[in-house]
Amino acid sequence: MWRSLGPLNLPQWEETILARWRQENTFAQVLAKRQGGPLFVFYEGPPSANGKPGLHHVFARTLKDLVCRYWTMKGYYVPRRAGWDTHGLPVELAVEKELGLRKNEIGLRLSVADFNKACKNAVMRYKDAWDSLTERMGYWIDLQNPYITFDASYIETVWWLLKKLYEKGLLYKDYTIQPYSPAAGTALSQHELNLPGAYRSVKDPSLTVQFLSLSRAGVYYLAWTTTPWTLPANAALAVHPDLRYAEVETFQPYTKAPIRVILAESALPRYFKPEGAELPMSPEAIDLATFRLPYRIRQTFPGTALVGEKYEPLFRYVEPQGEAWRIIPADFVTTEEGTGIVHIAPTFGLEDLRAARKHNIPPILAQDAEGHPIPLVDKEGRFVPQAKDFAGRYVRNYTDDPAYRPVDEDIAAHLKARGLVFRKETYTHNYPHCWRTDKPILYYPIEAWFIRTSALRAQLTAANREINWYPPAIGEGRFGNWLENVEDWNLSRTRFWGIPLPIWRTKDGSHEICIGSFAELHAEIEKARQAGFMRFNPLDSPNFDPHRPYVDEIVLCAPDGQPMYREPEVIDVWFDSGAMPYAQLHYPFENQEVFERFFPADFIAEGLDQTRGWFYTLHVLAVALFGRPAFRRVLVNGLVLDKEGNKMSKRLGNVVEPFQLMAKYGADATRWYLVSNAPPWENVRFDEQRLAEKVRTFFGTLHNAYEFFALYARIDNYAIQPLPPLETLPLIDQWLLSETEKLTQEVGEAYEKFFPTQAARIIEEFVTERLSNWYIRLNRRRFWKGERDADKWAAFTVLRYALRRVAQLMAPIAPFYAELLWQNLGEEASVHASDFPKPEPAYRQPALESAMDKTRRLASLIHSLRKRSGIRVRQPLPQALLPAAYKSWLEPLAELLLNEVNIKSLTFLDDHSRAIVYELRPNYRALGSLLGARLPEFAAYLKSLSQNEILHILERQGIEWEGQSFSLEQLDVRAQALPGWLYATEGGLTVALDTRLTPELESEGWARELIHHIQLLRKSTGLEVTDRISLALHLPPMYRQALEPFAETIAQEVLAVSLHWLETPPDTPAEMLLDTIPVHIQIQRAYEHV
RNA sequence: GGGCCUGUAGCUCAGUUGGUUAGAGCGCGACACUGAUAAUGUCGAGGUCCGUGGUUCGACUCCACGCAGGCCCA
Repeated sequence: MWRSLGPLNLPQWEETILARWRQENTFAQVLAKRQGGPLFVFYEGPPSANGKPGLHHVFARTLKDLVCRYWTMKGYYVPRRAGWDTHGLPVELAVEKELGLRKNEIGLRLSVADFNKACKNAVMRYKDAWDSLTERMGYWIDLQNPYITFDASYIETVWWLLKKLYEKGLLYKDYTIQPYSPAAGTALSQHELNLPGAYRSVKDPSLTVQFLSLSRAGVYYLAWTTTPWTLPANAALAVHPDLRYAEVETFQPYTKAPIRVILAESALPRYFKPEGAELPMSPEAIDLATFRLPYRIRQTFPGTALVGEKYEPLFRYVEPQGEAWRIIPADFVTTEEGTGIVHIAPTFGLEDLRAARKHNIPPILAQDAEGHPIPLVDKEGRFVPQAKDFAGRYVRNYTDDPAYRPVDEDIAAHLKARGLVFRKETYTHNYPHCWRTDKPILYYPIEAWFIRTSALRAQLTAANREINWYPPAIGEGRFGNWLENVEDWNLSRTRFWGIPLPIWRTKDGSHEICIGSFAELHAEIEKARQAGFMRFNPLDSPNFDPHRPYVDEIVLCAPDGQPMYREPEVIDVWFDSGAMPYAQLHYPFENQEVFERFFPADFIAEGLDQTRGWFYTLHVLAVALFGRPAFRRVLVNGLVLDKEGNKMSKRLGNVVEPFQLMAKYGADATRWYLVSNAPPWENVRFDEQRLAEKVRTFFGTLHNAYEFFALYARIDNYAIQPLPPLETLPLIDQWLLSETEKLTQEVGEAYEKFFPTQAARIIEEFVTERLSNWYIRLNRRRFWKGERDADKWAAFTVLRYALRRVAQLMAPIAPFYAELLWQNLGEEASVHASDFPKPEPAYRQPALESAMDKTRRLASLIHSLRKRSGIRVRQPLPQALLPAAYKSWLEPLAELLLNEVNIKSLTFLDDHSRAIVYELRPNYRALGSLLGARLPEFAAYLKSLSQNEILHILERQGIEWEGQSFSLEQLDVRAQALPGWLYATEGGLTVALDTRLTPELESEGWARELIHHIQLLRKSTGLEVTDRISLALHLPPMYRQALEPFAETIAQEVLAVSLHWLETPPDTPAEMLLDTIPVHIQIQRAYEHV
């Protein structure tokens, strides 16, 4: 019992506790204990195990763990099941790199089956590292039975979900503009565009071209483009409705013909030098070298005036299926570059496509040999035959043709010849390139499957209001705004390692089927067998793998007898993780009742970067399919940055290795640091020094407190006792109990509102300030004094009570040390199985708390006065003087204060003693609304009052001013000073010190000084603290006389069984007491104390 | 370019519906204690509360416009 653990060594102790938890299966036991309790549903966002876990994972997992531990202690049943995210591009790219493959070689050099096999092996590569991180950091979650997104049962549920969406008309096929590499023949992901080096500075011709208005005779709209090759696909022009536009009379710079043009007013200076307005309106005034043109502004008008106007296209290679070549409004139009009129080519720009769809502008499409609509540029990057002037020309040099001539130049020349180029320049900008072929990418229409999330905006937003976000700003701001502007979700990925789209189509697109279960697929295959498309049914095999390429081999039969082939794409991995609430249970094929109870989640927690990731996909699927949110509360955590505020990355080499950290400082220290440093949603700047500091200041102090307790509990063989009745305890004990309950109350509230940072901080404050620095320090004597009386047992009992409580309160954040402390304080079971303590209101004494608080501040003030006066603490002083008003709260604690600051008595000064100067100020808070602008006047009046007047006011408990009366509550009364004494004031507290020393006081000071020296000697002689000594002293007669009355005290303090005053000084050199008094001290061990 | 977040002492952070003396810890400097001692305590120095305007009797706090950093999206 009460064994010493030695100096703080968290890593070692944690290993011991882990071993115990493992051996006793503590996690399972704790869960089992709560099984009958109310359910608290937690969803684990599945990580991907194809990379090593980092410190940011420790952060996120600490938050998850502590919330789950807290609710468990609160009596809830909180099952926690791990999961793995297994599909997706990062896995594929890693495998490609490893095998030295390119995407377009998959299926050729290596079969899709082998490639996917490699992916499946790769994805769990670091599972062991993840598992050991999880265990080592104390994250309690069921790792034995995780859900895995590549499992067939998981995929079957995803198919079921997709079919549901399909049936609701929320799943559709369309094209969208995506980055595309003609040389590689493949679309590129956003990720590939973000690869370093993808964006390169390139020079392109930039053209300002003229579109002849059909609504205003003889007027041209000026539009600017850096991709002239997209001009044949122009379908509309966009203006900003709120910008002002100007119609300008000027000359065609190249043909010199007088023309009128329209452009944004704020773009004018870019095209017209100011002096042009003064030049004569004649062609001679044109200076092409400096682009100087004479011009006159004819009229200005808002962009809205232009909307709907029509114009003559530059090229008319094909006839659009609808009303193209109109002016539409668009918010993205700016005048920072160009003319404020934007050329819209819906087939070659995503923003263009969106704007065009919004205003029913048809894309400019040709037809291929089979009559299918195609853009004017084919998949190799060449103009189609219909674009007669440029047919077959590559829009960029995709074939490394040394004789390649940029088609942009020819288009420019062509238009220039027709008098439609207003200006031609060279433009340098960053443009993305394909990382495989080094060629510029094309933004190109690609067919894809979408979820019609835009149709769900209202429901998504409404459901979001039911979610409690921590912090709320993310739910309202970042997430809310995202939902309000949500675009349709592009589900398709033209990849291999993912959940295959369960949609089969005929070649002509006339029939399609979306499969929602393996049974359904089995039945469809049976039909196909009858039609002769399939020879056997792969679903007859129990090991059917619903991945590519096996599903690709399945051909189904349309009602009209046509074969149907699977749409070749796999789905976005984010869908996988968003499907987790259903798929982890293989719902609805199994576990229907379980699902009802486990949906929605009470709590999830992930990083801020999941706003558009997991948080979003969970939400979309739940709202689309079940009409309600998938989670009730979400705690968002920020990033873990290095101490300079940079993101941790392998490239910068500033990644912190969590295993090393935990081995060096311990998981608890790491967890505590991450939680207490800043609120979870702020970014953490990780600084190892601060972590080390946290170990010292918090864990070190707490552990010292335990060791202190254990040391004396061991010596005295303390046996656990219930708390004695409150009224029998000394005030300091009552105070600690009151503070303990207050702490319990506040920590509980902090956990309750998902604010663990606050919980950690107030626990720290309690442990270091109240428990260690005040309670233990002031009560040390009670623990080591000789008598084993009730007072001593009370001290042990109260201290143990507080420590035990701290163990419980800190358990969610620092599960290891809490466990250690708990069990060393004599508890058998795990602290995590204990019930989270409820605050005991009967122990609360707010008046005592506040009195003690002020007493501590007074002690501080007195120390500072001593400091100023140069009188050391060992020298007793006669009295401290305080305002009489303090008497009521201070008197009960006077003894504590006097001991702490070594003062003999407190004197309370009556208001009329004239020892105190009062100052009156307005209570601004109370009077602000009442007096308003006259407040400063009133303040000045109060300042002008004499002490007599103030005393009078205090006596009358009020004041009259300008016909209004004010009570003392409306004033701020401050005892400002105690003139004539050494005084100090701070935070409304005032104290003065009487530093007049009497001979008796001085002697006592010497006595204490002497004790101090003897103690030093004991220590340097190597005596045990319990050894008794015989003591011999020699001092000059005058001092000896002064000290003789304290002989007993001295002997007692230094554990001397005898004190002998030497008449003559020994030969040894004298020590100097207070630098002036020569003293000889001889000590000898008398006997060993037992 | 857009949305959101952050900016307070050398560092990490508090600062409660706006209230007149802006706080803590660490670090730094000085001192004390020596029966928690590889501990502990006390004191001190240290601030243009990112900037500029505005609202108000009064702004770290509210508003506007900027600046810097971060995240996400273009």
